[in-house]
Amino acid sequence: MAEQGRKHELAALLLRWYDLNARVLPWRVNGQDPYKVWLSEIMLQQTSVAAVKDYYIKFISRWPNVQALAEASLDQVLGAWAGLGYYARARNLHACACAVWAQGGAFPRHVSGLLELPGVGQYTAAAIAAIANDIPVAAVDGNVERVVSRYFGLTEPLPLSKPRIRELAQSLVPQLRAGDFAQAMMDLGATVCTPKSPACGTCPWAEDCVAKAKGLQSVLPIKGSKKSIPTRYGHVYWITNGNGHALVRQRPMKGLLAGMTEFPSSEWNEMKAGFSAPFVADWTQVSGVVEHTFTHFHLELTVWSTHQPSPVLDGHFVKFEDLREEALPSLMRKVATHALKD
DNA sequence: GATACGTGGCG
DNA sequence: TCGCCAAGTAT
Repeated sequence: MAEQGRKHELAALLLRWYDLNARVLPWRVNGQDPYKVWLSEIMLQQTSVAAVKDYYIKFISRWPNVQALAEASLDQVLGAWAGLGYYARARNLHACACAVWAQGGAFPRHVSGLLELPGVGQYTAAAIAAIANDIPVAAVDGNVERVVSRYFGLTEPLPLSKPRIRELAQSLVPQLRAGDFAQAMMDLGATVCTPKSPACGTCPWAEDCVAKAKGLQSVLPIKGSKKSIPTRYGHVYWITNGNGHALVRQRPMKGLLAGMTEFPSSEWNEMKAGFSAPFVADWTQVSGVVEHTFTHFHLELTVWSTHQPSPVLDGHFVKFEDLREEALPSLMRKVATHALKD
């Protein structure tokens, strides 16, 4: 039917564009090892290509296959992941490597099997199946949502439009080169059909794009307005032993920054609270504050410094120079930098 | 469906 | 400066 022919032509146009314009990325060089596809896809969840590149190279160099990663400790993986954010990914990454290795070391080939793995949801399962195994499934991420919304001129807001987007995206997937098609859709969204001021002049689909015809290319997809986020306040304790060591401890295994290393702190509340010492000592306030923004709240931390010869608060001392190897999230690196600058 | 969950970069 | 956002998942 004519409709099928048009979709077939769209896929061909996009693949032709991809052959000329594919981005050169570390996880695209030589082949499509499922381990590398999986690792890159987990890292890329809600994270920019620029932020991922160095982490990906570091991980592949240190753990070149699923066995190596499975045999690493969770602490090592969290330490290597530190700074990349969404740390549940790192915990699930390690759990997933262990599961795959326990099952013989091969990743499932199909979406259904991949979906059983920790940290692998609908998008990631489809992406791995398509890219690693050329299975003709649509991997619908934010890029694809944008491209499809615009090409078909979908004016229903996200996330209501997701089911329709999935249908349409799947209808475009070619039987051949499904992996290239998945990556081509994402490259198109990332480099041409961008969120703001898309480069329709270079788009292989511009001729039939409904959004472009209606002048809606910078408007679609429609998304709900963002809620404002609150600010929380707290005090963080920079405890040194007078010998170039600072006291750290591990955060609980659940919740924000789970399992990561931290400098002890008070509770973080929306109501500013005065400083109350966690133990009797000679405390000095470090001038200025540490500010950090999480997904759902801003944080403002006041840093208090003291000397203490032996470990307290369930923590242990780490040499200043060795803090870099700790699984310190970005917030806590800011705290260390702030405290050491004074 | 709504919410928790990080971070750095960009217009 | 600051809102927006980048290859989502788990609950």
